[in-house]
Amino acid sequence: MAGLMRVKAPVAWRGLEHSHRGRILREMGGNCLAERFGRHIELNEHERAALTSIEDGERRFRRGATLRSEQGDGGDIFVVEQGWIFCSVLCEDGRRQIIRLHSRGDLIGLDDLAFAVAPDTITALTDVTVAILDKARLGQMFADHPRLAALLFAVMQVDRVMLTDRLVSLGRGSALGRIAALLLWIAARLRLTDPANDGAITLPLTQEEIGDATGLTAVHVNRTMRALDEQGLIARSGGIVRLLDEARLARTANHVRREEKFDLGWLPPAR
Amino acid sequence: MAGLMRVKAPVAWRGLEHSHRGRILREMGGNCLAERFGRHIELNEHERAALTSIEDGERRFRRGATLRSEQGDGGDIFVVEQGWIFCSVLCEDGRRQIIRLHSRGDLIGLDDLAFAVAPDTITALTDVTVAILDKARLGQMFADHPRLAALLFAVMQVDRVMLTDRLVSLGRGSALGRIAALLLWIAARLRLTDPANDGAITLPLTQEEIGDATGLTAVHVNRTMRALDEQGLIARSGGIVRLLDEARLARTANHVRREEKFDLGWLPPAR
DNA sequence: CGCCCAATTGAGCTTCCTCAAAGCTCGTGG
DNA sequence: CCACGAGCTTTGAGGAAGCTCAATTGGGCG
Repeated sequence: MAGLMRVKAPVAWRGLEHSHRGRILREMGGNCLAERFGRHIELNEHERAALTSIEDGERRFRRGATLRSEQGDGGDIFVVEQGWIFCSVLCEDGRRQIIRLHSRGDLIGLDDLAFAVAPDTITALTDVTVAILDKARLGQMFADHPRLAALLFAVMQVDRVMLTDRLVSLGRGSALGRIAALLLWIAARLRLTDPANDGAITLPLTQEEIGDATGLTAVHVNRTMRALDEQGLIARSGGIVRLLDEARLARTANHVRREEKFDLGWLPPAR
Repeated sequence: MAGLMRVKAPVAWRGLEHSHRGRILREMGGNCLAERFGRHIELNEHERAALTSIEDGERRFRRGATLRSEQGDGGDIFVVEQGWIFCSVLCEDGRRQIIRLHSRGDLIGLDDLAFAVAPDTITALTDVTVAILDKARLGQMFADHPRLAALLFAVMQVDRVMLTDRLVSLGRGSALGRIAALLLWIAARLRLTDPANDGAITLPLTQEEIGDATGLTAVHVNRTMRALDEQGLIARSGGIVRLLDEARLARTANHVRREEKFDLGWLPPAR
């Protein structure tokens, strides 16, 4: 009993970095945006160059650092290169809602394109490295590379659909279901960069943070994870959660597997 | 006591159409997309023509009609011209979550650009008229009118931020807060087309539908609205809800007023 | 060694849900 | 013109899920 579910966050990310260090370092440095877009279409020389030119420097933040505040009047746009980031909103009563988690390849802060005041706070969940995007050059991309612009638009839909799924989870899911959904989502995310992952998650989240993400109390998160454990759906040990029965987890989470099968026939030709 | 909160839906939309008929008819027919985009920038001749050419016919649906099913393999993209539409997801246990409501000027079905299977069901909440968009021509717009494409991208952020707000409402809001948020949102929406609106809402939603939107039971929606009534926040009569104290409603809803103040300095020049 | 943060556990309570039964309003058919 | 049926709303009673408050444990770090 003792020793289970010791998910001390600093340990968690350090463990993450440790176990993945080799791969991550290998992946880094490359153009994140190009890597992301390249998942869907074959980029030509010009397009690749354009994507590189949009990135305007790199920055690192330590766990807990604020990349953008709800109060602030907007700011930069980022692409996550390494580590985890989350977007959250603070309520009057001090409670917090985590809107979404982001990892390598995700675009963050796009709401700055439309709103003067940022809708959410962006925080580093682990130590992170991000590339900073230049708004004007992003605009230029729309002019010079319509195909990339259209693809960016499509990629954004993925993010929107994720929000949709989370909305259903929070609106209609039980505590069990919400946490199962979160775990499945994180596992899917890890498999994007590590397809061989067998369901072992070095959880980058504190139980309190899991609660903030699922709309639950830290206390209830604890009890619920114990329930998942006792039901044989997951196993926990020293900050690692292992998904034992993903099919059953998916059922309790009302999970829909979203294949990112892009229908890109409508894209304009490359330039 | 009797007679309060008689929000029979068919009555509701008919009432809506009745009280607004003149204005809506005046607004209709014009190019919805151009109208929407024109809120933010001054369109030139070519751009206006391009937006018109994207619309490919008009269709009407009766209340309750399904415009797209979660099962279906994607389909059309719409712009709402008149009436209300909602997007929802059905859970295993038969419960439903309404993801969002849409009215005039909203773009619907864009997820078809990225996913082979539709993530949600699109249903007519009232009798509606929609314009159908042509995917290929939308793609063409990215090539021919980068400024419009970029603006479309920015407009999409508004939708994303709305989902964010709803997520917070469902995750951290009480029943009182969730319903207050919904009412405030609908009122804001009505004021987009009718700035003089004083807070009287001809509710297009059944209490059951309100429950589906807020993640509550129809029964609890009823009790909660009575509570809002008794606390003097709203008044109900014959299918009309009047917001009596929007400041206090906003506080209980943890509502953030989102000014759509676009920062459009990054847009590429018009063509 | 002592501190701090996070996980864990217990007890009591609130909020929201479920099940069930009326009551209203409107549209329909006789 | 009236009775009836359908669809929503309203209300009551009891139960379950999740919350709050409070205390304890464990582990890493200074």
